Amino acid sequence: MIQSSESSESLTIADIARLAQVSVSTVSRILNGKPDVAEVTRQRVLKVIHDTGYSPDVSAQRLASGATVAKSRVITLLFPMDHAEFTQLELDFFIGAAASCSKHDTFFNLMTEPMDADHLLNLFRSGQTDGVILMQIRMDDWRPELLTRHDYPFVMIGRTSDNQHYRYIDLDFDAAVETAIGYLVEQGHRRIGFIARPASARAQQIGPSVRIMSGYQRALERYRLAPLYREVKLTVPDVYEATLELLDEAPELTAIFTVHGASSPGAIRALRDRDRLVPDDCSVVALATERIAQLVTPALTAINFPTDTMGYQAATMLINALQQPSAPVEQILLQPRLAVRESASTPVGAT
Amino acid sequence: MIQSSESSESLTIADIARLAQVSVSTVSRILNGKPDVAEVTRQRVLKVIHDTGYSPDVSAQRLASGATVAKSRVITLLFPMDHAEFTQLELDFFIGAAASCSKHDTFFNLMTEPMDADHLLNLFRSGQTDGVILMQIRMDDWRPELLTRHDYPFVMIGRTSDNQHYRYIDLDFDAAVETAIGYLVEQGHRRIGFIARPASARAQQIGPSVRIMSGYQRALERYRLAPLYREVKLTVPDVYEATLELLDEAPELTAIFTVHGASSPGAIRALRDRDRLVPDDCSVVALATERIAQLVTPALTAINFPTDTMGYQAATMLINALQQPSAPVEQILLQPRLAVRESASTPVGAT
DNA sequence: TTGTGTTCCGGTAGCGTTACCGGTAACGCT
DNA sequence: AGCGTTACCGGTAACGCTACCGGAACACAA
Repeated sequence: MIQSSESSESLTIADIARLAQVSVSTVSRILNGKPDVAEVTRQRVLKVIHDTGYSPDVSAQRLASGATVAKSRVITLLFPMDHAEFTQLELDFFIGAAASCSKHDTFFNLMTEPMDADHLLNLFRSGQTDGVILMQIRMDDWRPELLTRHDYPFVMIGRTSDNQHYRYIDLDFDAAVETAIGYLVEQGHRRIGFIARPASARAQQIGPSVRIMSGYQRALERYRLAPLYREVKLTVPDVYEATLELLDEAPELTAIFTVHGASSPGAIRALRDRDRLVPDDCSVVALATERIAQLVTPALTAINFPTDTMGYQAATMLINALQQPSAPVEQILLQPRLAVRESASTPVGAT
Repeated sequence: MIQSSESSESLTIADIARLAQVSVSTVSRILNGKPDVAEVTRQRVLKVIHDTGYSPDVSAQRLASGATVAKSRVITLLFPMDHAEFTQLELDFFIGAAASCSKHDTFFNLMTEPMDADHLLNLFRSGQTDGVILMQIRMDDWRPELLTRHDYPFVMIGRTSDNQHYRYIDLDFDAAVETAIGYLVEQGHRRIGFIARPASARAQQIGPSVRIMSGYQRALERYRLAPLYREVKLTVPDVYEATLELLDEAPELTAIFTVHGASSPGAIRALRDRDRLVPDDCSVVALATERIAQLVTPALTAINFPTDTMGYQAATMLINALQQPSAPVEQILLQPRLAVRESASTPVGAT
């Protein structure tokens, strides 16, 4: 690129046309990869474009092309940060989604403000975004229905209770809980403490919160275990307290399953303060990203929560849907996968 | 808002004008908060806007208003993810920046693809962004100069070696290292292992890598310590290895300072495998975000790396700069602050 | 009366692009 | 020669909005 470093003033398609001795139409055709243009002309124009460092104005493009066929797309990830205590977990979703967008030549937008229906619709109506990724999905979430009615593209990370027609990617939380507890039972544990997400979240019908508890119910029945759990805010101090409570309620417990890796140090510290070493005197299994699982000492035996992959796939699904709106609705429900690390073992005195 | 739920077809300013019995100009004036419009008219039009759920097309706005005075701004955070091993650290920058944008009614964009000069300029030329936040700044970074020459607004998280005229926010890494080592010396440690960022990063003149080593040099001189360090990739296994090497080289060491909280479990595990408990037999001090410091067991005594705040402030600086381009150039160099937690103590046998 | 503001509002020319229509030249075929 | 057909290209009306100009209506003073 020849730096005509003073020419900072913005070029238009007309300038290029003039310099290349062709019409604007021709330049536009070339820009959009239309046929109907001689190879020699194309080359000449492309050279001018390259030499001048011209780059078409996206606003004008979007306006002229009816904002639907635009070349450069933008998708928005909606992550309401209202209920404060969010964690690294979410962050990895962002990274994954951003990576997919970069790869697919799409702008990636992140909005953290909670949104009402008007705001959400305005996002589309004003042409600010071509599609959204919804997070924090509730069982009875109103957003998918609204967006569908207006024919605005979206995908969910999570799913509603009735999700026949929506694109989504989600982890099978019911199964995850069953798998984790099943693993502990298999190791010989019979008295297992369970630390779940706050009851308030469940009351609000947040998908994972609801499904985690239903999975727990199923696990209890299947393995004929007595319930022993706490629903708490997933912070280190809260989990610490909850663990102490569980130990008081059932001093004989030999294992703990917590649904949140990043607050599991709370459990581990509580156990340590009660003179129980992990994993020798008490096993700990979590639901956690690999990153977090590695970070905790001892490294967590955990159901893998592949957040970055999920973010990547969600964005990819959305981008595909934008390109071929008629494409079939993809739905991905990830099955849980347990990674054995250091924090769990067979209970003392087991066969 | 009255849901005329079928009217999904996009409204224009002309529709509003017609419905409100005024001219397009008047609607535009109201939309942009210009004076020169009677209160009663304003109310009437606003009611129509509200009832119909109209929302102006940003593309058209940007196009018409010369893309400079646009109402809704968009800023882009450039974080090249090329050199793979990035960590939670960066993520918190994103969150902070996104939060600031949400608060300031600005679109927050995240791009993870590395960029050459052309791409960077096109971002502005095509009207896709109004300003950028640069990360991964090198001592001799070419980007600030380029953007300045073209008069495109930006701020850096980090700083170059010569940064007189650029907006930036950065942590004083030299001072951070001196502070950490000073603290350990104060506690009575004399033989201190140091784990720094990879030599390759320093060779590439990445700011923090360079400054961290210069800070280390200064600390050695000031406290008359013998050098004892490793420059390694900041992953748990690499840090583990590095720690073992340090222990081999200087079995008498009583403390380790590592510049990266998220890989510090590597050090802690290496010490444990050599039968040294933290902090009793060996102290560990790190440079880490609060979040990470809390996550590691034992909780890390660490120089605080306030990444989310830095991201927030960077975005805020940029937004301000967009609003008042003439405003003085802000430069923020954060001084290190040590937070004492559990991972460091006085060495055995100290006075 | 005329002049001088003020306050409010409408008309319209762009902004940079694309979509569409139509035109010209060259070529091939009957 | 005459008539399609194809390959290429130019002209221009949108797209939805803002900026600017100018005009109507009214008030008030000289």
